[in-house]
Amino acid sequence: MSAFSPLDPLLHSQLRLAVMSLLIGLDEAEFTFLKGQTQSTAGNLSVQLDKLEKAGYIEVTKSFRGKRPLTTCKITQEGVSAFESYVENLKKYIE
Amino acid sequence: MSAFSPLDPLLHSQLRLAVMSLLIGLDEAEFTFLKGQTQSTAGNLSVQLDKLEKAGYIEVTKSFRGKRPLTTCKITQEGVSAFESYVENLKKYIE
DNA sequence: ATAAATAGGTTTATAATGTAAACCAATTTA
DNA sequence: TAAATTGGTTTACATTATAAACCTATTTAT
Repeated sequence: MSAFSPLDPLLHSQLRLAVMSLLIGLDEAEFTFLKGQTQSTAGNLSVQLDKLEKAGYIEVTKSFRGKRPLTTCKITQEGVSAFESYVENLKKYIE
Repeated sequence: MSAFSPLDPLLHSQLRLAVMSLLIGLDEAEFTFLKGQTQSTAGNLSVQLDKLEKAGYIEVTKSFRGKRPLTTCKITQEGVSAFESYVENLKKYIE
């Protein structure tokens, strides 16, 4: 009954989990905002966003604001589901 | 307020977390029991128990039952505290 | 006009981690 | 006495996380 379900390795990562946690509340967020909130380096964030995008958990849109590059992230429905499952599974470990 | 506190990397690992989760309820458990409950391989479990022991989160006692080796694990007070902090921190990510 | 600093990232190199496979010593069973 | 099982440990490998280095363009200072 209280077996330990496997934890999605893509979400069981501090930075990726923090990003997903933010996105699930905000729906959309900019790279620099995520960087600030998670206290991560740009390099690390860039890598982890790539992984989330390749997994289909987020969509990353590149555009410009004025003349500056602007990277915007949005969680997908698949991402929402994955996050919810992860949280459900995780609870068995910490209750 | 809802900043993301760092997650103790020793606990933010599926297998080690499962082990700690079991030990916090059971107080003491045998290697083979942990192996069965966590569905892990003996090699992986052995390595992860070492890490928890070196961190001071568990105590590992080696003895014999009859003629067979018997490895028993017990959570330490430090381990209990670490687990509780981890859970508190983690909640900020998943609420 | 040009140099230096800043913004907004990406790429790459390295270290740490997780895991399975191989191994070992002893015991039990065929 | 050979084969299988128990109860693990060690080692090798692949994956991951992270920081450092880098890149392109813009803005600011000289």
